[in-house]
Amino acid sequence: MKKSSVKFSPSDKCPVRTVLDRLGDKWSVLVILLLGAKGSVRFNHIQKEIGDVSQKMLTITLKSLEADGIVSRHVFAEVPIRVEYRLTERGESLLPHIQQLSDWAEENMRQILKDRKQYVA
Amino acid sequence: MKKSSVKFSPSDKCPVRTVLDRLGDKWSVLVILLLGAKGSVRFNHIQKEIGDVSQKMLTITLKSLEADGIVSRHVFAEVPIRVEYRLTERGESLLPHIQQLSDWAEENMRQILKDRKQYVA
DNA sequence: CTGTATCCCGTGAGATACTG
DNA sequence: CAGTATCTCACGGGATACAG
Repeated sequence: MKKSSVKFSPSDKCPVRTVLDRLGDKWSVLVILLLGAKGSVRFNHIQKEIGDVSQKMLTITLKSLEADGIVSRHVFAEVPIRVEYRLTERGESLLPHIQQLSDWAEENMRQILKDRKQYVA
Repeated sequence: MKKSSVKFSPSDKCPVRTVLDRLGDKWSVLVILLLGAKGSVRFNHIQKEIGDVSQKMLTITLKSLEADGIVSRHVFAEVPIRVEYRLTERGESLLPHIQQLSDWAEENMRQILKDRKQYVA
């Protein structure tokens, strides 16, 4: 079993970057966690739950995640229209890793914030 | 064992965001992976390995990570001066999660890029 | 309800030059 | 070698208004 290594060559498309650049935006991770927790959720509900994401950014975020095959979009031709989003299989396979990161964050946040304050450049 | 849940309340400092906002920048993750793989590395070497990070951004990245207690900085009063960086315990505890994400990325990148291309808005 | 279309601004980040 | 200091610019992302 080879050590999990990373290609750091300049223009070479480092896989970590390709994916993390997307996850690194302001909302993707939150959306994934939310869908992971709630299953199938409609647009409006996602926005309410996250609380401070604009319509524009939520649309963009969902489209990116959809383009990457991480969430799927389901339209119900009701009136008023209903659109629900859920994780794809790929999204589900990503979820646990995000969750672990989230858990780590939760455990360490308090101390990190403390350290951050005490740190003097 | 309670379900790993996330606080999505608006102004509430969501831990995921607090941490991921930092990790979400362009270079932090790569630095962590590099230090995780190589142990103690000097400034210049990090820059060479990553390949396309500017001095300015590498400095900022390292300082942020240091402020968060994820990497530590060691100065050797030689001439020319030598400065080495390594993961702290906290950094080490974060590393496996980043690595898993990285591995996931490596496994799924090819297909994601393909999907991304075929996706039509 | 679920988006799109603009306008606009702050900041992330590169290039370059300089210092201890 | 390991940074700092500016300058500059593009773009992420918010506010608002409009559309299907």
